[in-house]
Amino acid sequence: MDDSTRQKYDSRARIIKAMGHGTRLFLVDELSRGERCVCELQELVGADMSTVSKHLAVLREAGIVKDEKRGNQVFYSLRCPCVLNFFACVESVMQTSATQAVELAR
Amino acid sequence: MDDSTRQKYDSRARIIKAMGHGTRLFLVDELSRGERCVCELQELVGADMSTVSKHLAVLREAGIVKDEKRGNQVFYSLRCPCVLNFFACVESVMQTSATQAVELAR
DNA sequence: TGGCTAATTGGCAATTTAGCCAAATAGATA
DNA sequence: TATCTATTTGGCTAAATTGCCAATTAGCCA
Repeated sequence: MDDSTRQKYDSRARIIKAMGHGTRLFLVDELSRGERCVCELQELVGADMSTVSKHLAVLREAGIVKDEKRGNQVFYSLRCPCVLNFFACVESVMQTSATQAVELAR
Repeated sequence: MDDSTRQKYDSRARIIKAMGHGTRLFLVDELSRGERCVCELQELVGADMSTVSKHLAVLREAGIVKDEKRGNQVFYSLRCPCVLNFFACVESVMQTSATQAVELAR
């Protein structure tokens, strides 16, 4: 694999990787229902504010969410709702695995 | 976030995370064109055979690919072709980022 | 059996990531 | 201005990931 090909796949993987964490996946799911400020998300996640902020930064740097400061709050929202398609596919992968497990058990 | 919710998102994230690596994304893309044996993939990737084998194991454990031994070769193929939908979404995220960058520059 | 090829596994060092606390920044408001 | 709230950043440690080499496993064939 040459350098430019590697770079192409690495940059795409970076975006997917940003979703590859339980907390960040939860954040994306929550944001699919509308914009939320960091303090709301922190409440829902139940981790340190700084931890949530850093997860949001990862999603922002990947281009998945955008932030907007209003007053002294920062509101996050999905910039590319197509990421929600990931959920359906993931369910289907899990379904396939579960089905296969049952078949193997027979 | 309670334990079972966390578990739900973690298990889903694990599948996405498996795709979140340049080499593994390349492998998935290549397998979308049909089954390949490890040695073919190793040739294409250009890394150590053991490295490629481990990446394939990550994809297999996530339920994204399946393996089939024939003779002394192991053939891998996509178990859930829906993962290819990821590519279109990733392109769209990159497109949005690029467009925004151009707008900001103006 | 012995040797060959294909693939996986074990083990290691280097790098990256995650999550917490403390400190800094920024807007609102008294 | 002083203070309060919301958020980000810096710094640290623990844990996970990556990729290579070496060793092992497994099938094929002479």
